[in-house]
Amino acid sequence: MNIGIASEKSGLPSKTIRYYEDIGLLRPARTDNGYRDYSVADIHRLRFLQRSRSLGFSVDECRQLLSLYQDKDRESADVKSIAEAKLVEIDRKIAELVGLRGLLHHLVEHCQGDERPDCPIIDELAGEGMVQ
Amino acid sequence: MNIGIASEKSGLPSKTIRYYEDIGLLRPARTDNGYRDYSVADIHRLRFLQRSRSLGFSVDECRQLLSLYQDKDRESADVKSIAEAKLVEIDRKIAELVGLRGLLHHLVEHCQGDERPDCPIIDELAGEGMVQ
DNA sequence: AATAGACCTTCCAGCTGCTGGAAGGTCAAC
DNA sequence: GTTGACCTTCCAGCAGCTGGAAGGTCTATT
Repeated sequence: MNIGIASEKSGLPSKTIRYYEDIGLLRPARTDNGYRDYSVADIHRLRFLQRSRSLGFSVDECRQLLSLYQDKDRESADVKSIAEAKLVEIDRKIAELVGLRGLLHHLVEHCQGDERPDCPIIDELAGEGMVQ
Repeated sequence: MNIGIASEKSGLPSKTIRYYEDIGLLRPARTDNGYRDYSVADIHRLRFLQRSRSLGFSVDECRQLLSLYQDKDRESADVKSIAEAKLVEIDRKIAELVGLRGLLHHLVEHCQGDERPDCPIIDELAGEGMVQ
């Protein structure tokens, strides 16, 4: 299978697929003319990568997950701990964004949003007592 | 004021301050020996940048906000619309992360996390019917 | 057989927002 | 005069791609 087909089947752009090869995530065969030749197993790996990336795993975490995926003797505890760490991280990010949202929302609420130059958003960004 | 003091007063690392100058966010004076020389107004600009960056504005948005900050004839509507766009973006990010969290949480819940190789997380990442 | 256009290859550069480090100049204190 | 803390510039690298140039290959049509 050429890279174009692999791209269609995996949902990853060709550029990304080549990049994943560059960084050693997979090693497709080559045909005589030098074209990459993807097997069905390769496509599975690519789809696996696509899914785990879209679930927010870093490329390095994907590398670990992929090797666990290919390891028939893996322990599910290994996979679970990676996923749990990711969960904690996602929770942290959500909390941070919610805090940010509250602040920004407060500012927006207090700004008239008209043609006058007074703006509590700018005042807040500038810090107390600062009018420049 | 030397860059070290400016760093202390603004809460930004010296490296970052120099970077902000590189990309044209501010232009401090120079003393005879070539050292950067920050005025009180420069410090205000730096603090302004520090706050708006930590509120999640991109550097380019900060550039706009900073020029509004320095423009005494600005209309608060201009500032408000930038902040509102950011709010929408933050909401979108939160929703995405919450969705992700739900998926991942579901997977973690269903994984035994023991020494056996069966792992619903891997199965899900691999896609339906895929055992390698 | 020639040619068009759709594919493939490699390589290099750039995006965001810094951060680290090397190599060297300057300044204040002892 | 020497130490050590500061400052300067420049170059490289992080993640995770993405775009583009320059060129090879394949397939279909003329």
